[in-house]
Amino acid sequence: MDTSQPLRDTIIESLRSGQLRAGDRLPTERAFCEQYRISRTTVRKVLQELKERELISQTVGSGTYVTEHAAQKLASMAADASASQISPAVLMEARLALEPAIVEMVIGNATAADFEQMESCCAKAEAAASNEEFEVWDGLLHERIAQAAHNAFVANVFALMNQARAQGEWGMLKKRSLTPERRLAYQQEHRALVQAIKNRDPALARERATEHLLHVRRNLLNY
Amino acid sequence: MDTSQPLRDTIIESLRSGQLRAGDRLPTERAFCEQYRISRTTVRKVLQELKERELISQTVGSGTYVTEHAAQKLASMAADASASQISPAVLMEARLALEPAIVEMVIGNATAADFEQMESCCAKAEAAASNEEFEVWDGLLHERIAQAAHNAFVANVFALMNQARAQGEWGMLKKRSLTPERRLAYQQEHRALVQAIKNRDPALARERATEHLLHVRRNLLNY
DNA sequence: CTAAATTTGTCCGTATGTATT
DNA sequence: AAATACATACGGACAAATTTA
Repeated sequence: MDTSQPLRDTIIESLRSGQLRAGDRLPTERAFCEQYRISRTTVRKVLQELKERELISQTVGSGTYVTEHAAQKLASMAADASASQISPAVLMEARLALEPAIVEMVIGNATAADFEQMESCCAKAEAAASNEEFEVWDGLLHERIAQAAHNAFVANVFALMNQARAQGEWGMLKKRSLTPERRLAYQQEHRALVQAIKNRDPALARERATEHLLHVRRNLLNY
Repeated sequence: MDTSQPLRDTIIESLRSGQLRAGDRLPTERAFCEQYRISRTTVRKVLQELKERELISQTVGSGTYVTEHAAQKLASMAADASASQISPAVLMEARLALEPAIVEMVIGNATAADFEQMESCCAKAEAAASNEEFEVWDGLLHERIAQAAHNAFVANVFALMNQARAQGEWGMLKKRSLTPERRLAYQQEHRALVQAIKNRDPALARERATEHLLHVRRNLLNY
């Protein structure tokens, strides 16, 4: 059995209920040992975990304290837990809102090298022998476009999208919805989008990105 | 002194030089104890670290093994170390691109309860006695707006923004740039933005969000 | 200002449980 | 079935930093 669980649970619960607030000092490690009848090794294991989660901090000679942003961290924990499960419908709604904005940003920041990579992705997607291979280059094209924004934050947002896409029903949905006709249409839409970006035409690029995503959503979710 | 350092260094160096390759089995914990004249607790502490970094894996009854992607993980360590820092300029550029899009999405999804919370944030920000307090409600208002999109992915994006904002020069920059006149202007811009969202006027809401962010950026970065 | 007490940081040796070989 | 090897836990000791008397 895990003898560390009671201590861990009690501390977390105290933080959640507000019995322990930012700046408060926790009992000493040895006090926890006696109170919970566990070894100091076990106590320190628990405190180590909480310290890594930035819920507490420890100072030699002084004691163990609740960090200033403990409540916030704890709140964002719950959010993160439910975060990785994002439905295709929710993700597509967000992509429809955000990607056209990213495309407009790309127009301001993209270089010739970026365009080359985009067109290379288009070409390789068109030459793909299988649907699996096509999807690889499809995904890579969208990634190249996002990277062409040359903005670290946008790159993080795109990584989030990939994460949501990788873990879930998305793969199955996409596989089932990709017919030869649709693939051909996607290829044309990709080319048209890249061309609009290359021409530095914000309005047209936005429109083509939106239309492509609407098309993908319609095929994926039937609306 | 840290008696765990020699063992840690030796293993890392062996991984880096290729003496230890993917799938290779490491000596047993007790063998390390004897070889380095350290306790098993210390050995386990080192192996625990490497396990968390996904460089090795351990199996009960079998042994300790080098993971398949150990070399790759080790290589990307150095890169990641300098990666996660996003400058205020980069963050503001991304916010300018993404937040107006989010605002437009909010118009389609926000409820009466959302509007109440937004206006409550505005009121509390206006009533704030100190700049610190004002910033709390300022941040909370932007959070409420993002939450009103009622989209889990957008919520994640906003959490990313908070993370980038919390860790860095942002706090100092903001504190230094917030004068009484500017604070008053922000309050009016907030009210105007919320009103536009409430009126479900996409174009106006976008414009006001953009103007507010441009204003913040100008004050923050002087351009 | 000094010295003692307190508290975390690190390390050690041992014992028992559990899964694999 | 026995040996091997990791998983978990305990209690003790000393060092280092801080607080207190």
